[in-house]
Amino acid sequence: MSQTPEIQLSASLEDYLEAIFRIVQEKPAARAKDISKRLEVGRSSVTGALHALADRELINYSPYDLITLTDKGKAVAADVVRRHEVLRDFFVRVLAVDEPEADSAACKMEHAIPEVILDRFIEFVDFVERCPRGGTKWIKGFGYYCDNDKKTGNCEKCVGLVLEEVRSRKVTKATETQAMVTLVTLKPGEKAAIVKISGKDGIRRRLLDMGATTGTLVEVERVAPLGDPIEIKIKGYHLTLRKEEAERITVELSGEQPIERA
Amino acid sequence: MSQTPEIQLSASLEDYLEAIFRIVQEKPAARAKDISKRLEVGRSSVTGALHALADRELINYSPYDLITLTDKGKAVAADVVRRHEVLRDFFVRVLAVDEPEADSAACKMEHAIPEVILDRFIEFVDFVERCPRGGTKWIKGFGYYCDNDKKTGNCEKCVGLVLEEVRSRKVTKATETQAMVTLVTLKPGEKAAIVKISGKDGIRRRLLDMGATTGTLVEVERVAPLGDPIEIKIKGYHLTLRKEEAERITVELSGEQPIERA
DNA sequence: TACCAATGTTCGGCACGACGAACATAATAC
DNA sequence: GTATTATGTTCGTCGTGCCGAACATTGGTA
Repeated sequence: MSQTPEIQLSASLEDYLEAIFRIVQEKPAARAKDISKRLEVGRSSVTGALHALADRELINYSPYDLITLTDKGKAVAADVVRRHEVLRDFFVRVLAVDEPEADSAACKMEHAIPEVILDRFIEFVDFVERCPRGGTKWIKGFGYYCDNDKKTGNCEKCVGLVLEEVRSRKVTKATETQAMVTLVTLKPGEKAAIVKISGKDGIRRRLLDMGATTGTLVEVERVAPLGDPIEIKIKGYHLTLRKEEAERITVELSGEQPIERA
Repeated sequence: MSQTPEIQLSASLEDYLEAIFRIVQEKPAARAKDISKRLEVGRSSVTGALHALADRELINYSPYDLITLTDKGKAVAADVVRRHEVLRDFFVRVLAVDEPEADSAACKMEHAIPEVILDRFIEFVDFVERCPRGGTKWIKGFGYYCDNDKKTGNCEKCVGLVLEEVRSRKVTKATETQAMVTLVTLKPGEKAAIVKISGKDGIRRRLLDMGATTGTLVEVERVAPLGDPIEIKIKGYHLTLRKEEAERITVELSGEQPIERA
């Protein structure tokens, strides 16, 4: 992971280091002028900071010389940048803040955020995008909520999305599905749409042969006590699958069906 | 909105002000010793800060005297505290961070967070709790995800929750079960959206000043034995209302509860 | 080559925020 | 009422980070 180097820098020095890091990514080497302009500080302040960073062996620097990062400096800078990006990412992707705003906020907060919280931010983005109840489409509902539904608090958009998803038995992108599971998860009586059948032959061959494609509905009819075998119905056919076979079939459960009351 | 007073304080002075605010909530008046202990700074540093705060007319202070907040000071302090609580709340309720950790993180970050982002944090908590695809139960899945599923990324717990809801057929449309009541009717833990605030000044003025409008979420936190006073949370603020005041606030019990199965 | 503009550095100064030591006041004990 | 202790204040100092002014270096150019 991001082994936070044991260096403890002031917020100000972190800013300088980050600035150098970013400049070096664009130009061959950083010059005091660039730093001064980027951070909007006087030239003399830059020199002072450079001394401080050089003392800590984070940059290669001697008067009038070009400025580059040492390995240690690169590591520390990368960590600062990482904090920045995690925050900006979270603001943009989860909180639906617009880019420039998110960036400037990240800039201010990156120096104050503890590692534990930072990790949670990362994990939360993961979670939202992986959770069957979340998904990228769901999180977009938040932007809509902020702009429109906040006053009523009804989250109309999401209700709409849910209904739409349930009604159109269509599976599109994996990230947009409601509940992606494998066939073994279903209980008798439940129906779901096929998303993917992994493997090359065997069960895949058989299903394709009988006309099953993405979106085809499968119904689980019976499951043996130990979950093996599983009897399913598909396209009018009754099939019995081994558990291992069922595991290779990913389906989307039309989970919110019950919401749809006429 | 939360009219951020035009005062621009340093992070350090905000800390002092917040400390005083909190001490005054517990004791009749603040003493330098308490502040010194709470913030872990020398006694002489406290005196310096007190002068700075007094210069800005945020506290009533003269040497050797007791320390109280001016009205202006109360407003600024409340804003700082509000930022703190919003952050802590978000960390605890959404990111599933434990209390002490969340509190210390909020302490560090409260000085750096821009208003725009803060609002989004508030709105996000609202959103999650109101959206038919979110809900308090769903967000609990995040804690589980962090502890268990992170490695596999499967979000097993949520798959389970979705299935359970689908099977119990308990999911209904969010807007179906709304009830118009006054604040006194709510029980601790319940949330509702403001419909109307009657009266002309007093509580109405206060609520409007802090940005409460139709649709703003109110949560009842605690109710004293005889129903008076009532502690509520609104827009990140914690407020204590007299019963008569609460009666003048009409709310609509929000519909996210139905998602939670009996 | 000699000069000039751009860039970099040094220096002194300022504001902030913290500290410890010494002094002042308040509170309590006797 | 005085002695003692707890608490509060003042003062000088330090470190950080910023600035502008003056000085130094560089690199291009006349």
